[in-house]
Amino acid sequence: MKENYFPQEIEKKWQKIWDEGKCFKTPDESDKPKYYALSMFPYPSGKLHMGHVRNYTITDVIARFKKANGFNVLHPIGWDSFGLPAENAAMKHNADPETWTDENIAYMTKQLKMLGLSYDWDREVTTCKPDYYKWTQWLFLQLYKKGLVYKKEAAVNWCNECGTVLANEQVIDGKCWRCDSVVEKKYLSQWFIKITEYADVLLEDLDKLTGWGDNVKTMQANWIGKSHGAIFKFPVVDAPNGDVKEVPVYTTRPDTVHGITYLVVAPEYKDIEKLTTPENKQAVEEYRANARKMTEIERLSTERIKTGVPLGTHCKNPFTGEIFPLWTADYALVEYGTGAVMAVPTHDTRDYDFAKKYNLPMKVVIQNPENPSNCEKEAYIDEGVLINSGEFNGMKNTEAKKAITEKAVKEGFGEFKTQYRLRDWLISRQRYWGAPIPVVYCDKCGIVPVPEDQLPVMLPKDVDFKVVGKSPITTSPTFKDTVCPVCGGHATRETDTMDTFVCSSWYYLRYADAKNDKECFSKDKVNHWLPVDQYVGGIEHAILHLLYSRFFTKALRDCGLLNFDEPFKNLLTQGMVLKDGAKMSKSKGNTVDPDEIFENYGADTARLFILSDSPPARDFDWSDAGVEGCYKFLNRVWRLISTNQDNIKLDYKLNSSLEKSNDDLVRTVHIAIKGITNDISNDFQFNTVISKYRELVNAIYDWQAKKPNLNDEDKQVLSFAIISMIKLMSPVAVHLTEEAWHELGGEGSVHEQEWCKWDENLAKASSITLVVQVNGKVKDKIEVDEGVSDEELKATALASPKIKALTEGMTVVKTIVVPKKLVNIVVK
RNA sequence: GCUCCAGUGGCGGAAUCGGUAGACGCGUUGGACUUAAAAUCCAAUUGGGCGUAUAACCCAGUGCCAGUUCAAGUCUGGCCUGGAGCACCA
Repeated sequence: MKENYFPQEIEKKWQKIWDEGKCFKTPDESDKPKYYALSMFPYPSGKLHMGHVRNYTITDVIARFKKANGFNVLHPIGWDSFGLPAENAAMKHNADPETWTDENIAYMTKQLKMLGLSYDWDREVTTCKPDYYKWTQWLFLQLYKKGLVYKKEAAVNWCNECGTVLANEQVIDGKCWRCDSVVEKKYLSQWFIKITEYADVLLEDLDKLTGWGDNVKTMQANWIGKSHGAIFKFPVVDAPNGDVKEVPVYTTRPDTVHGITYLVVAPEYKDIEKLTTPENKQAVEEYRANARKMTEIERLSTERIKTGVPLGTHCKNPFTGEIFPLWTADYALVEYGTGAVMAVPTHDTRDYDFAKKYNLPMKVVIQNPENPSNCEKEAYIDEGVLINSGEFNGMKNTEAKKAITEKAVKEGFGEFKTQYRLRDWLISRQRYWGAPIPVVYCDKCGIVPVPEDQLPVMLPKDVDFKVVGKSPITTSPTFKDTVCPVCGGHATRETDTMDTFVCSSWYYLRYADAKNDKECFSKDKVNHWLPVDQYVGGIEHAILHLLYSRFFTKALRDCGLLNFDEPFKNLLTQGMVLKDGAKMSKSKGNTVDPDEIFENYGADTARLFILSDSPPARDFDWSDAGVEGCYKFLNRVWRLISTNQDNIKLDYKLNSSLEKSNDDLVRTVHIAIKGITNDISNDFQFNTVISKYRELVNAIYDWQAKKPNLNDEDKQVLSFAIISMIKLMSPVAVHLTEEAWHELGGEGSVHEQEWCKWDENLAKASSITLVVQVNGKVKDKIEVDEGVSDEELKATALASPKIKALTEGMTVVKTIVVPKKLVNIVVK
C-alpha cells in the first residue's frame, strides 16, 4: 500500500472495475427483502451541479447501507430529458435538440461515474427516447379511456417568452416558473388531465405518508385547498328578458347569509350579459374589456383597490326577502366556486373594502363580544353570536352554519358543498421537444385517439427550429397530415406535446422493468419493487412533481396497472447548497464545479464533505476550507491504514479478556458501530455519522500513541478497530475503503461485506461519570464503575467532600437518582 | 393575511426518554518539528469575575416573557425575529 493517498489514481481504477464488472446490477429475483432507493432524476442540462452531488450522494449512501444490511437494493438513474432548454439550445445553433441532449447525457454520465455512485446502469431510462415516450403516450391513452383526459376551451396561463401555455402549478407569483416573465391569460382549447377528480383522495392519503415531512404535506394540502361550505341560489327579480332565473353562489360563511347587501359576479361570468340592464350595458362591457387586458399579476394584487360596476339587476335573499343589487368586480374569480360571491361587508374584509368604496349598505349579523354594536372600522370575521338573523338569533355562528344550510336544503334553495382550490392539470405545450399527444383530428370523426399499435407517434425530424411565433413541430411537412384510424379519411395530427411533468410522473415505475418493449412495465415487477422506500430530492418539487406522481399512481391503480396507492413511502427533501449564504447560481457567480473538486481532491472527499456539515434536510453552506478539512481527514485515515498494513489481519481474533487500554478501544469501536448505525437508520443524520468517523479515527490514533511496540493482543485489537472503521466508512469513502480492503488482502469487494454488528454490553464505557447536582445545579463529577447500584451512587454522591461542604447544616429534602448517570440532592 | 419550519460560541453544527449545554469540524491563537515552507503533531478557544502565570473557584448563558418540574436547549402558554409555501379561493 502506498504511503500517500492518491485519490485520482485509485478512484479511476475502481470505477473502471465496478463499471466493467457491472458490480451494482440489481437482480429482480432474490431471497433478500427489497429496498428501493431513488433520487429525483436530473434534467440533462450540461453539467452536474453541487445540488446533484448532494442529492445523489445521500441516496447512494442509503443504498449502500441498506445493501450491507441484507437488502436487495434497487438504485437506478435516468434522464428527464424533454423540455425547453434543449429546444432553446437547438434554436440558437439550429441543431437538433436530441444531439444537444445526448451530448449532455454522455458528459453527465461520466460525471456520475466519477462520483462513484452505485447505479444499476442497465435500468437507465431516458424520457426523450421513443422506447420511453411510446409508453408515456400509451399511458395518456389509458387515462383518456378512463375519462381522465379532456380537451376544452379555457382561460389558460400563457408565457410569451416560452411561447407556450403553462399549468397552474408552473405559475409562481404570476410569473413563469422557468423564465420568470409575466404570464398572460389566453382563451385556448387545450388538453387537461382531470386531477381534480382525485382531489379528495390526494388530500386524505397525505395522512398515510408518515415518512414525509409535515412541510411538504402541508404545502400539498394548501394547494389542494379543501373547504366546506354551501351553495345558495338567489332568485333574480328583474333580469332584462327573464331567462336567467337564479344566481348560485358558493360560501364558507352560510352563517352570515342574513347580512348580504349585494352580490358580485366575475367579469367572465357566463350569464353576465343576460344579467345586465340596457342602461348599464356600456359600463359593464368596458369593465370586462379592461379586466381581460390586465395581467394576472395586476389583477391578483391584494394591494390593488377593488373596482367594480353595477349590473342594474337585483336578487332576492330567500332568507329575509330583502332585495339587493348585482355587481361585477374582478375580485370574484370565475374559476372558483360558482364564479359568483354573496357579499357580506360586515363579516368579510374584501366585501368590506368594496362596500366602503361604493357606499354599499352594511348589516351586522354576528356580534363581536368585545364591541357588540358595530363593524364601523373593519369587518368582524371571528366567531360570535347571531343577531338580525330572524329565527337564528342567539345561535353561535359555528352552529348556525349547519342550521342555516339545513334550512336552505329543506326549502330547496341551497345545498352543502365541498370545494377545492386545485384545478385540472393543463398538459398541452406548444413546443417541439416533448412527447407528442397521440390524437388526430378527423374532418368527419372529430377527435380520435391514435390506436395503441401505432405508437409511438414519433417526433418529426424535418422541422425548422428557427421558426418564430409557433411550435417548430408545425413546420414539419410530413407530420401533420395523416389518415383517420376510424374512417380512413383525411385527418391532422395534434401538434401540441405533453408537459414534461407527464413524463416524470411515472419514470420511477419504469425502473422496475426498464427494458420491457411489450408493456410500459410488468405488473408483477412494479408491484414487487414499488413503492419507493426512500425518495430523495429537492423541496422545489413539493407540489409539482410529487403531486402529479401521486395522482398518476392512483390513476394507474384505477386502470388496473398496479396495486399500490402511494408511490413514495419515505421522502427526504434535501436542503439547498449555498455558497456565502446564497444559493449557488451562475448569475451570482458563486458556483463550484464538481469536476474541479474531483480533480483536486477526489470524489471521496466531495462525498464526505457534502454530507459532513449539515443534516441533509437543511441548507448546506459550501466552504473551501471545509473541503480541505475533509481531504486532510481522508489522508489521516489513509496513513492510519498504510502505516499499519503489516499489523492488520483480516482474520483477527479478540480474547474475551483484554488489557485495559485494549478493552477501552474495543468499547470505542462498539460505541461507534452502534452510533453510526443508529444515526443512518434514524433520519439519515450523516453529519453526525461523519463526526463519529472522526471520533473513531482520533481514538485509534490516541491509542496508538501510547503503544510504541505492539504485542499480539494489540495487533488483534488494532485489526478489529481498523477493519471496522473501513467497513463503517465504506458507504461514504467508497474508493478509499475498496483500495484499503484489497491492499489488506480482502476478497471480493468491501461493498459486498456485511455491516458491522455491535455487542450491547461492549457499546458503553467501562466506567461512568456520575454527575452530582445540588438543587438541580451540577456541583461535582465522580468517576465510578459501570455496574454500581442506585444505592451506591447515592452514597458516593453524599460522601463527596464538595457536596458535604455545600450541604452542611441544611436539610436534605429529597434525593433523585437517575441510574448510571446522576444524583440530585434537594436541600433546604 | 393564512399555513409550515427554524432560532444554541467567531462559523457549520451536536446534545435517544426532560438529567454534564457547546460533541465533531472550520476558523483563530500559541507551541513542536523544519535552514525555511508545506505537510504533520500538541495545546487553548461561550462570556464575565480576571489586563501576570499556574491551579482552583464563582456567576451568567441555548431569540424574549411567563409556567410546569428535584431538574428545561428539550415540555406548556404568550410574544419577537428569520426562512419557505399559499394568497381577492368567498
